[in-house]
Amino acid sequence: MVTLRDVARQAGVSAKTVSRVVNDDPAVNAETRDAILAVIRRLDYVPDHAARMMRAGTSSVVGLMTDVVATTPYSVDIVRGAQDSLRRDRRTLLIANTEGDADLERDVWRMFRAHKVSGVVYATMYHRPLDLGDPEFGGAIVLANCFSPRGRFPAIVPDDEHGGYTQAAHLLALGHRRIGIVSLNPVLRASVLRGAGFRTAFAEVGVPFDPELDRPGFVGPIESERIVAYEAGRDLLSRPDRPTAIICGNDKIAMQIYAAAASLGLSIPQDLSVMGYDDMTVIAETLRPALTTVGLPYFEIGRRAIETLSAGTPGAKAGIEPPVLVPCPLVERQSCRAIDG
Amino acid sequence: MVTLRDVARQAGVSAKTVSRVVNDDPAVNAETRDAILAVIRRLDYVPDHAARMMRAGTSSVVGLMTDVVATTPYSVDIVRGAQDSLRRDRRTLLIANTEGDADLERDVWRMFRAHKVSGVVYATMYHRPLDLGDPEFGGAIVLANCFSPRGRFPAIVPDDEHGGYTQAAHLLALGHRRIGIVSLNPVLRASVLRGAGFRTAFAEVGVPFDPELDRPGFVGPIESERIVAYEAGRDLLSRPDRPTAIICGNDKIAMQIYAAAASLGLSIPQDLSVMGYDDMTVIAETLRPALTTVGLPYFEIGRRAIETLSAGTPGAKAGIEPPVLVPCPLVERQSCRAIDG
DNA sequence: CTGAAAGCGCTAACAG
DNA sequence: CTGTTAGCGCTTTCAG
Repeated sequence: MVTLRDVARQAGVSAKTVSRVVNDDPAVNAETRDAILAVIRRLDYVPDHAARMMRAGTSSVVGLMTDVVATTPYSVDIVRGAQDSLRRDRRTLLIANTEGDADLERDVWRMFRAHKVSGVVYATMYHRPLDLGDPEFGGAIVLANCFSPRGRFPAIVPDDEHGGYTQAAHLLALGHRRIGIVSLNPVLRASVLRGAGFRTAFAEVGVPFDPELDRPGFVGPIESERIVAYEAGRDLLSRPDRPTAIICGNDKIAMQIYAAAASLGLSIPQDLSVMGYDDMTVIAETLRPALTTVGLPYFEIGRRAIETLSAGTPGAKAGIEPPVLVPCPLVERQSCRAIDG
Repeated sequence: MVTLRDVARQAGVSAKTVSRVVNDDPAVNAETRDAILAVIRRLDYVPDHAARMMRAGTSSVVGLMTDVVATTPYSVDIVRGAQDSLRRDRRTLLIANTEGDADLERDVWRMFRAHKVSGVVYATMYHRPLDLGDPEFGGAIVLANCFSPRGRFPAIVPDDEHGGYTQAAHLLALGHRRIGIVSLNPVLRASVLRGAGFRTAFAEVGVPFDPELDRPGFVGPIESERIVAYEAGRDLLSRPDRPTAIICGNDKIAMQIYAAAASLGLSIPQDLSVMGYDDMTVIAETLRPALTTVGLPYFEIGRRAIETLSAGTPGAKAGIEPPVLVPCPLVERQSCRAIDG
């Protein structure tokens, strides 16, 4: 293994000077620097992270803890976003998955401590409140896709309320006035937030919100919820005054609405406009016509989490701090059309 | 920060003895051990990873390099599988995403070296050949979901050929004899492998393989391929001698076959059985009826990759080593039915 | 601008 | 079974 001293010897300088070059310390003569850089390249010297970390007392590694990943596959984009942001200053990600297990989680905190990670991002796969308790951890902590009840930690979450507003406003702008809703499981935070968004959009145009047209697409406890969007869709679409558009709580619901419409001989977007949520591309781009939907900005959430960490005040904050809301962008495809006056 | 010496002082022993306890060295008196353990717990001592690593010359961290993750969201299960296996001996995962960029990849190897990771898993998001070149890396390397041309590195890949066989054999066993195929992009390795599997299954039952019934579901270069499964499906299903079952190259194709069938007034599984591939649950469980499919064993691939690493011979192997094939399990849902005589 | 010495927290090697 | 000594590769003083 090539060490700092090897480089120093070859370059005919002291170890400290090489150290200065490696750390971009400006107080080094340009020629000396170039010579040393040449030796470093020639020997393919890579600074030992362990030794560095030992002296520095902190490492260039950031910890990422996730709960359960499998159910909402695209949420891993949080990880990609975090990496993207980290890469710029050559930091790296140590990741651990707790699968929701509290014992495991305690171990992970300990492990992060052992590695002296400079900060930790805790990412959940659903947008939800999270009580972290009091992790024995000195560095900064940022929550991604979740938030602590009393705002003890900085948090980055999707702006579900505005996302709901976006869904409704787009349809309203296209001239739709009878709009059905097949929503997420009502126990989800996203569900109530988006509901508020719908109402705002409806109110702005003076369209009354008709509870008759608002159905849950999922029922049951969240871990074992059942999708009933197909039935809800058929129900809505069988009414004499059937809606001309349906807002869906996610793209899976939209998928079943497509099936419900097909079963009734209705075609999209001619007879019915459909608006999804999540922008799960495997669904949205495969559906025919391709689904217009609102994206969940996971990548951006990951990126912002790291930035917040870097900017960050260490430890828990005393004051209440509202979560940072990241907008959910409209992704237009072919499932919504304007209706004539 | 609590150090080994703090514990030693409190327990009234030498640092080395504490070190022994921490490392499960049996050569310590039981009472001494218990006393030390108590102090460790009381002080919440966590061994410093950096210092350990420095002495040991290697760390308990394993590197995971991935190419592009976004397109096939479930492939992240490789990561979960790896973590699951690592957790048992309290090792951890340092992950880096190269986005297919060669410069970035070189940096990542360097970074892994700096961290003295004990081994590296290189995971790709499609099953494909991979030429690693000659990474400057001393530890063991295992390929997951990819394989090196001349078998230079141990590799763990899905058994696509057997998966294809499984798809066909299941339908054949249900009595189907006219079976359509809407396959993956023909340039994909998985595509040719599965084709071989179909043929074997057909041959076993004495059913001739009809090329007329075999259509690609995707066309164009792989980075910008277009899905044409809907058209292929309508085509197949409009024939006077239409197939009673269709084997799909993946669940997205199956999704479009459902739509094609619906557009022709055909219902699944009464008029048509459909068999998917991938077991993307967001699709397979949302389709009505739920899709019978063959799963891609990503989790298992990740797990096996770590195990191979742990068992592993370091560095590149001289001899040719065929990839380990992980079976793709049949996941039965409601889209296939037995046909009468 | 450059160098020498000291030491981070831990463990291998070698006593006792 | 337990302790002492030395040193891993680097960076932080503090002097030149």
